[in-house]
Amino acid sequence: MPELPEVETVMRGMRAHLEGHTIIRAEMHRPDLRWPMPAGLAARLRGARVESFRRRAKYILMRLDGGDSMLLHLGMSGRVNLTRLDPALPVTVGRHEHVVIETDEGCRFGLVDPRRFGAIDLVRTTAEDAHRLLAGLGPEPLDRTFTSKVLQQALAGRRTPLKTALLDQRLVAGLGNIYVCEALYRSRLSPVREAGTVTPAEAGRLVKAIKAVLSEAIAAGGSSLRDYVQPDGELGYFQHAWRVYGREGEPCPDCPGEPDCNGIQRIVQAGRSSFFCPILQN
DNA sequence: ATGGAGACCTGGTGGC
DNA sequence: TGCCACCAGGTCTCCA
Repeated sequence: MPELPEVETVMRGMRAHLEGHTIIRAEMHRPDLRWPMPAGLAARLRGARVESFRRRAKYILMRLDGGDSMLLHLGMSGRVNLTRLDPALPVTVGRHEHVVIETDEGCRFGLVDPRRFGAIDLVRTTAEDAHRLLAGLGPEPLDRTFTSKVLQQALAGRRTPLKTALLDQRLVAGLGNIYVCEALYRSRLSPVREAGTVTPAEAGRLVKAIKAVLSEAIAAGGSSLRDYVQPDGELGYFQHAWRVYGREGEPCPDCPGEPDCNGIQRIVQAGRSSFFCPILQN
């Protein structure tokens, strides 16, 4: 479900309501998600104070006192349910709510993940980036260090389609299918372009488009965050106006009146749908 | 080393 | 209403 902006939004929501608080209850309703839950997870969480949060690519790191971090990935269908406990109401565990945490201040966190492609692990806070899931990740796209030069070097020599390359988390970390489609459209680059042929000028456009698309989506998620903590307040994908994603057959928004434009096309690359305008994107 | 296909899971949608 | 095929925001593992 979530790409970088959604994960950032979820992380901020968790930070706003869990940071500085002590976990008084922790329950696992399954022994595993994608992999088995780490041994002793519930016991480690119970009584722990939540010190801080961090996002790396699509991973959330919740730092606990005592030096451990809980690593969380939402997979394809992961959502977070943050609610305020009401003593007058019975607490029910939702379908697919695999992990539940409660704080001393009556905030209830539920991790919902029907497909269970998500993951949870424990890692020493001082060694977060050495975790096997984080160790190989490329640069953060919103980081100042992610420049056109960095991107072009990452793409250099790659014969794979540009779309596929941008989904490779080792080249740039956090992009998913939706925002890659959107960034390619904005930068007028074709998803079928051989990655290694991208010029410096094109890499510059692409970096700019990636940062813009992600920043706007985070801003939109941020605005949807206000007052989300209420019964059944779910954190996941927010409403967002995508220009090409999921719009096969619709008119290209930037080709009005162009006689050769047949609208947004959908193709499959590496098993994933790509949406683009063949007239505009080269 | 690189790139592609299959695998892991459940749920929603649309066609017949 | 029921059944079935197909689709979905990710990424790991295996194979050529």
